[in-house]
Amino acid sequence: MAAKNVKTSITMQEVAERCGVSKMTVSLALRGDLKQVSQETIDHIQAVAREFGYNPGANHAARRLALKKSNQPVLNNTIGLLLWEGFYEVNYDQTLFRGVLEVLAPKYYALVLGYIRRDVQVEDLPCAFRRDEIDAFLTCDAEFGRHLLDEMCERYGFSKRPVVSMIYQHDGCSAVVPDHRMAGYLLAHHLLSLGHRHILHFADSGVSPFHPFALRLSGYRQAYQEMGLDSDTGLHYMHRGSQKDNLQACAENVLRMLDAYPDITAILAPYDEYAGVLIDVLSKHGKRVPEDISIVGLDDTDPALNEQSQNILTTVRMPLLEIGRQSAELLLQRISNEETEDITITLPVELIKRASTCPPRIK
Amino acid sequence: MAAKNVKTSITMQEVAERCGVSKMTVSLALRGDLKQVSQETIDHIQAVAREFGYNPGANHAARRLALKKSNQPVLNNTIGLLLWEGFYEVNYDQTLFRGVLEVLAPKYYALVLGYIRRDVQVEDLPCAFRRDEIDAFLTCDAEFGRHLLDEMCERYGFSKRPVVSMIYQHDGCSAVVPDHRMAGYLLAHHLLSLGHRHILHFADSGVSPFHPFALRLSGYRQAYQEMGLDSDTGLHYMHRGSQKDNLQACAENVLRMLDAYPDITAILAPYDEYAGVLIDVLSKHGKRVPEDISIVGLDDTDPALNEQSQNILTTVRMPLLEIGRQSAELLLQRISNEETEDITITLPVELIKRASTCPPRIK
DNA sequence: TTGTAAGCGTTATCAT
DNA sequence: ATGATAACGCTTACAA
Repeated sequence: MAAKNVKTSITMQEVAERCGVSKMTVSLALRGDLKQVSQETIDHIQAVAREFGYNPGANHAARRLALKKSNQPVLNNTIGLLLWEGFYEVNYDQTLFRGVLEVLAPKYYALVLGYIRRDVQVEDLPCAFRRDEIDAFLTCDAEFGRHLLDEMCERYGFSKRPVVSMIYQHDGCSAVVPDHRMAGYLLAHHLLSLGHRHILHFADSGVSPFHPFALRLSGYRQAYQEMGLDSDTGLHYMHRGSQKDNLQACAENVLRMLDAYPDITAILAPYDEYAGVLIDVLSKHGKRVPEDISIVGLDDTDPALNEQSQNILTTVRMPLLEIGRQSAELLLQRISNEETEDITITLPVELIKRASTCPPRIK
Repeated sequence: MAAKNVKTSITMQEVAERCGVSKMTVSLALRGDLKQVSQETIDHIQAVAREFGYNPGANHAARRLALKKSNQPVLNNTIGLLLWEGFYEVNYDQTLFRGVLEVLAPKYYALVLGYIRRDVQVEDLPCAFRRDEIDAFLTCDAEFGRHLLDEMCERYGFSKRPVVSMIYQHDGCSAVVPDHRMAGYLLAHHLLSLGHRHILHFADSGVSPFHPFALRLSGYRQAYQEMGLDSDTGLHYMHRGSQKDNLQACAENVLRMLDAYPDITAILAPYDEYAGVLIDVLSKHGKRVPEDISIVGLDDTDPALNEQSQNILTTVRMPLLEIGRQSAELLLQRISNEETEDITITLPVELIKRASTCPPRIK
C-alpha cells in the first residue's frame, strides 16, 4: 500500500528486476561489454531499458561517485573556457568565441566561462571547475590559464585535462595560432616597399620567444634583412601602454615620439583600435594619414572610418573565426584520443591594403 | 607502507579524523547548521577544513546522490539556454545572447546550449538537461521550449525548474518581452500621420492572443481607431513566408500584391531584414522607396544601407540587449526565491524615424 | 550537541 | 556468463 509520493527516475535495479537478472548484469549490458555478457542478453536488456524509459544520464552522479574508486576520469560533456574579461564587448574576442560556439554548440557541450584577470585565484574559478566536471579547457591566455589550472589540479588532487590555447603558444598546451611572424613580415615588407625606412613599432618587455610580440618583431626584422636594410637603425621601439582605457594618452606619447624622431614616416600599430585612435589624434594635430605618416593596424577587427564611412586601415587579417573553430575541433579530438602529444596549428594571415599607407613624403 | 599511488581530494571523513569528531558533525558544521552544532565547533571545523584544503565542490556528485533520498533538488550553478539554431549568425539573437552573457558570465554559471527546432525530441536535448543538472532554463521560444521541458520532466521523473521566456509570453513561464503592441502602434501611427491609409502588413495564422503578431496587429488597429479610420479596410493582410531563405521569393509576392492593390502606399515589414530585401526588390522593379512606397522594418537590428552607407530604414527599436540582461536577472531571482509566481516584464520600444518613409504620392 | 547506521545508484572485485 | 558484496562521499533519520 505504500504509494510512492514522488515519481523518480528509473534505476538499473528496476530494469534488472524486470529482466530477472542482477543489476550488475544490467550495468555491464548497458555498456555493451561483450567480454562479460552475451550479445543476446545485451540486446534483451537494452531493449527493456529503452522501453522502460531508463535514462543513463539521470544518475550520472552515482556513476561519477562509483568511478572515483578506480580513479577513472569521467567525461561530463562540459568544456571550460578561460576568456578575457568582457570578451563579449570586443570584436576580436567575440569572433574567436563565435568560432568556438559554431563547433561546440551543435554538439550540446556545456560551456563554463571563466575569466582571465591577473588577480584571479584558484578559489575564484567557476565552481564547475572546482568540481572537476570539465573535460577539457580552452584558454586565450595560455601562460596564465595553464598556471591557474595546474594550481587547481595540484590543490584539489584533480588529474590534468587537455588544454588548448588560442592565439598564444605555450608549453603543456595544444595551440591554434595565427602566423604572428608572417603578420609582422607582411606589414613591414609593405611599408618598406613603399619606401619607408624609419618605422615605429610597439612591444611589451620581457616576453618569451613564442610571444606574439617577439614573433612579430622577428618578422619585421626579416623584412628589413631581405631588402638589405639594417633593422636596428630602422625600427624604432616604443613601449605599448598597458591600459586599454588611456589609448588617448598613448597616442599623445606617440606624437612626442614622432616630434623627437622626424625620420619616422610609418607606424606599425599593435592592433587596429590603437591604429584608429592614432589616426584621430594625429589628424587633430595636423598630421594627415597617410600623406604625412603611414599607419598599419593588426587583426582587421576594428575599422578606421573616413568621412565616407569607408575603412581606410591597412592591416593584416587574423583568421579569428577559424582559430576559434579549429581550437574547438582540436579540443574535441584531445578529449576523445586519450594519450596524444600536444600540437600547434598555425593558420595563415593576409595583408589587407587599404588607404592608410602610401609612399613617404620626400623631405 | 601502503603509499597512495594517486593523490585524491580531501573528504569530510579526513577532516573529521583531524578534528576528532565524526564526519556527520563535519557535514553539519560546514553547512553552518547552528541548530545542531555549536558555533565554537563550527568555527573550529571550518578553520581546519580550509587549512586542510577541503573542497566542497570536489564531491558534488556524492552530495547529489545523497540528496536524492529526500528528493531535494540540488543547485548546480548551471543554466540551460534554448536558442534558435544558428543564433550566433543572427544580429537579433546575438544581441539577446550577449545580454544574457553579460549577466551570467560574471557569476560563473555553466551555460548549456540547446537548440530550438521543430523536430527536436526529448532524446535530442543536451545531456546536461537529461542529467537534471540545470537549475533553470531560458528559452526564446516559450511554447515549444516549455513543451519540450515538460515532456522531459515527465519522462524522466524530474521536478520542474523555473523557465524564463525571452520575447514571447507563455503560460507556465516568466517572461521578459518588448512592448509588441506599442511597436505596432508606433509604426502604424507614424505611417497614418504621414497620410498613408492603405497599408500592407504580415502575419502568421492561428496564433495565440499573446503572440507578437497578434499584439502588433492590435497596435495597428488602435492607431487606425484613434484617427477615426477603419482598420478593416485600411490594413491589407499578407501571409509571411515561413522560410528565411526565400526572402527573395516573398518579396516578389509582395510586388504582385502591390500591383493587385494599387491603393497600398506603405508596408509594415515583419522585420528589418525583410524590409531590406523588399527595398532592394522594389527598386529593381522601378518602385522607389520612399517616394513611391514607404516601408518600415522592425527590431532595428539590420540596417538597410543606401549608396552612402547610411541606414535609411525607419523602424522600431527593440531593447534586445536589455531583454537578454533582464531575462538572466529574472532567472537568477527565480532560482533563489523558491516559490514565487511567474511574472512578465514588458520593456518599452522606440520609433526610429529614418528615410524609408515619407508622405504618399498624390495620385 | 554529537555519534551511529542506512541508503542514494553506480561500478569493481571476486566468487560461482 | 552472471551474481553477491563492498565501496565511492555525502546526508537524513534516529539514537545517545
